[in-house]
Amino acid sequence: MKSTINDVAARAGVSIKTVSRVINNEPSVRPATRKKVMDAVEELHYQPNLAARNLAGTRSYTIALIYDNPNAYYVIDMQNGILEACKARGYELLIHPSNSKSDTVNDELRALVEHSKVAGVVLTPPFSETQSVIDEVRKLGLDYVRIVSSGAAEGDEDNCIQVDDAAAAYDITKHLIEHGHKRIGFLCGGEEHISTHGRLDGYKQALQQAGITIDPELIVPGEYSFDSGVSGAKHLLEQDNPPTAIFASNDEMAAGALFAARLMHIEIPAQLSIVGFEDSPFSRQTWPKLTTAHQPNNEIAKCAAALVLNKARSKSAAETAAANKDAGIMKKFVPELLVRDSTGDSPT
Amino acid sequence: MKSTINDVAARAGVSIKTVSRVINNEPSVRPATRKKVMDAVEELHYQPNLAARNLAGTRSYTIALIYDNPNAYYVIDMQNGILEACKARGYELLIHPSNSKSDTVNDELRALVEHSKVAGVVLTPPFSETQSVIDEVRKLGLDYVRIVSSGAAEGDEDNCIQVDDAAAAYDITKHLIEHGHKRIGFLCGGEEHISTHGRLDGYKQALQQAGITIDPELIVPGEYSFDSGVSGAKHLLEQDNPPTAIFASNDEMAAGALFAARLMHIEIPAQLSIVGFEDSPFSRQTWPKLTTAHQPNNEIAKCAAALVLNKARSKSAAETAAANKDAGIMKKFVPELLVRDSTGDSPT
DNA sequence: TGCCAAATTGACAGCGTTGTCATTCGCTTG
DNA sequence: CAAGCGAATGACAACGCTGTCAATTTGGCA
Repeated sequence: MKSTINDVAARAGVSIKTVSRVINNEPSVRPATRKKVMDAVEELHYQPNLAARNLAGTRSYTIALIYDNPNAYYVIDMQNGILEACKARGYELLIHPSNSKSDTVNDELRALVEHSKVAGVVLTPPFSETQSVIDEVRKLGLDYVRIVSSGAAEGDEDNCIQVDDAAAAYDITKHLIEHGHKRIGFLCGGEEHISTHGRLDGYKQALQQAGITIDPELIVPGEYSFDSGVSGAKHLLEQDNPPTAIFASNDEMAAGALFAARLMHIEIPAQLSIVGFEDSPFSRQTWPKLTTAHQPNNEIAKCAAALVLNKARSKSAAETAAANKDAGIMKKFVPELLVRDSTGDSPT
Repeated sequence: MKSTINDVAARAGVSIKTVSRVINNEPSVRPATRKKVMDAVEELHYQPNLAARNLAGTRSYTIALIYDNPNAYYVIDMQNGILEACKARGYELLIHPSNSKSDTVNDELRALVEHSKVAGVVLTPPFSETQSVIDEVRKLGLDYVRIVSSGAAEGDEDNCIQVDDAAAAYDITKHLIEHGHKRIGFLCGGEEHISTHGRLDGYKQALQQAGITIDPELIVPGEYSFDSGVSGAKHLLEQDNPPTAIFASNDEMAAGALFAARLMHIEIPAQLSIVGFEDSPFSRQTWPKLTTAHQPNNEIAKCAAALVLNKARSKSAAETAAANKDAGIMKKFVPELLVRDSTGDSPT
């Protein structure tokens, strides 16, 4: 039923090693021979067996995605993007949700290498921004790509896909300012996420540039969750001099803010503007639909995966660089402002 | 660095075959020997190499999850549940999103077997309810579990985890009836999903039992999406004699209904009650929070995975049955009514 | 004590690939 | 036309494990 490399070799009238050379795109195979083999592969619907490859070869054909993110949409987008890249090159993806609080990732990483012989990993926040994890990955000799907020790329740009949160947050804030808002509240995401700092920076920068004094009262700590959005917004709106707009660090928090406003009988966007960040599907399913910044997670993931795969299959850094150039892999993304219905002119 | 079965054998002073026996829990190993080996395993942190196992053995150590569901929360819940079961037994999970419209699943299934030597699959709707897919899986000799709406289990109960949509829908409808609602609209999910039929049946049954005539005008076709919920609800609410409650086939549709109501300045739940189904996280993030039926997807997935794994590792059906009994695997789930804020007394 | 069946253990051959290294081929060159 | 050299090809071991079957040990019983 299922054909092996032997079948192909027999059919093509060559040795199995030559077949191996062809399917791995190695040099030193005469074009005529290559064609013979490829024909045989075609006819037999031959597909190399992954287990055998992993076992025999020095390199492996599986990569892992490491994440700890309550946002299902984010995770799914990542998975699908990576899966696309993997499929195109015959790789397999192991998904690995982990717990960033529990400090077991490093052990899990090691197990992943020894047990499943993973070749590379895609790291998402917060792991991608945790030094001990990065160190471990390097120690294990894994190829890796970190999806990070721009600030966290430091001297490791080659291994990073950056999301420029500050630039996007700047745009968002500017959008609010242009609508006459002067008192703009900011709902922070979790401290441990670099992204929330980047977003805050962009917010501050836009205010400063517009000559608006930054009021610390308007910046409230929190985490990337609906509930945090509810309480943070309440906190802001109960102040003596409440803001006319709220910048929530992600869509979930923005949904929370919307909820709080609703509770307090505040009309959106007539009395209060609210913006989110990320363009989660549900930012389109709230009332009113959320103004937000579109973060192309699927695209980001695809690039990240392409990057690891290029590394995994190349021997030298130069070779990797060349492959990357060819593939047109983007390494920096700026989420784009998406104006919907939750923002409008300042009431004052 | 990484230890192999040889290292363990050397350390324990036995042959590798004996080590193999121990780690596979095979009989015919003297307790003393077993202990020696287990100690060595412990000391060396030995973990069998998956690629080698897959290559050498007749059975494999990976299963796949096949799905095509736009609901990220559903998918993530499934993945996590299965992953848990897999981890506990040293299995690996391959996720396989596919396209139910394109008819390529069967080929993909075959590739999964030949290429990655998958031992079993967990099928979710709509694949779990598509005969051609089930046939292919059987033909390939795969162990499988289908997660299905009760109606679709027919003579294949042993391979099914059932969700009793009808029973849950009955409960939901009854809840509405008890609040005095007599005209209850029903927003159907996609025709191709058995679940939507089950839910509709439960709805009808509850009405009949309460002596309420079923009005076909109140049953509107649609699909499991937000937009469908919006348009379906609009359609209902624009009728001359609009319903006082709407039963949406899932939470997303319910959110859409909420949105439509908002558009038409209808107060929820004062003027209109709305219920969803599934208890997606976002059913808690709408205003008002949705009354729905809690579907324990994570639990369902765990049971499904446990079921395939038991099959995969057992030789005989009897053995499988025994293993299942031990594990206390539940095979039928009834989503439970969860009353929140979107339902109330009928205004009339 | 001796014998035998059953229980326990081990030797060895794969599984389907890749890596290493030796061999052969096809040309160029003198 | 033969030598010589790099390119193309192949033989074979190895990867870490399981399956098969043979060898050894154990314990019960006469």
